[in-house]
Amino acid sequence: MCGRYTLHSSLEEIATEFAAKAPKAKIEKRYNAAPAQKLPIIIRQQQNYIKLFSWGLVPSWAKDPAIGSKMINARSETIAEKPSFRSAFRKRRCLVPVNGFYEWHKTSSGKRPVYITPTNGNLFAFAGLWEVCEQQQQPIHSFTIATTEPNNILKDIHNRMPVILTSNEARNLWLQQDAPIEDCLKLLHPCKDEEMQYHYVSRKVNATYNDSPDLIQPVVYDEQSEFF
DNA sequence: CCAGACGTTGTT
DNA sequence: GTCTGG
DNA sequence: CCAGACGTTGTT
DNA sequence: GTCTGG
Repeated sequence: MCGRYTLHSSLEEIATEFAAKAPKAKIEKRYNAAPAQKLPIIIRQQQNYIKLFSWGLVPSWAKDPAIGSKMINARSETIAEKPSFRSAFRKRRCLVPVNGFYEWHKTSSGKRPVYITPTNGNLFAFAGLWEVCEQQQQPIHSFTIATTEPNNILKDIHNRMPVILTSNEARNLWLQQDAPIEDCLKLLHPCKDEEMQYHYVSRKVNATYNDSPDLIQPVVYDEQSEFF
């Protein structure tokens, strides 16, 4: 699964990486981006744009926006059929730029947060979907992140991971509105082992009010440390 | 026909 | 909006 | 994902 | 336990 990530690259760096037009609004460096927050994503409408949408997809028919808190991830195995996702999967795919993401490794001495980053130091692009819900006073623009089975790097840590599109070909196809659905489905697989690395980090990341660079610093866990 | 759901992960 | 269940 | 709330009436 | 909020 994927429920937290970082994005500390500047808007300019993101715009360059994805050949996208940046919004006027500024963005802060994020070391603990969480669901329900407005975060930058890449969508294509004539050209690529960076937009600030809420994490947690609110379907167009939703009467209660709280449903978005249950829609932070979309299983790639069923993404084309589920009522909440299928229309977005057909017409509203997006990329979610991240510098790294967190997973929680369940051990006998509690859950330990792990931070996963690209081996090449560039940005990861998660495969996502976006939606707009007009049922409310104000339209709600939101997104979700596709998940898949873990690769060999992560399989001992967690049983799901986000779909990461590493090649420009894959990213372009995913953003292309009229791309054949079968081709899009083929992109929904774990990325290669050699494309990611990880280390353990402090449990400070658990609380969303912590959001600082020290959250991604490596931490060594052993049995001793569990008593403090 | 109308009413009600529409999700994921992980744990049992 | 669209599908399933009753 | 984790943290924190989970309720009503009436009064300030 | 389960839902909401971040």
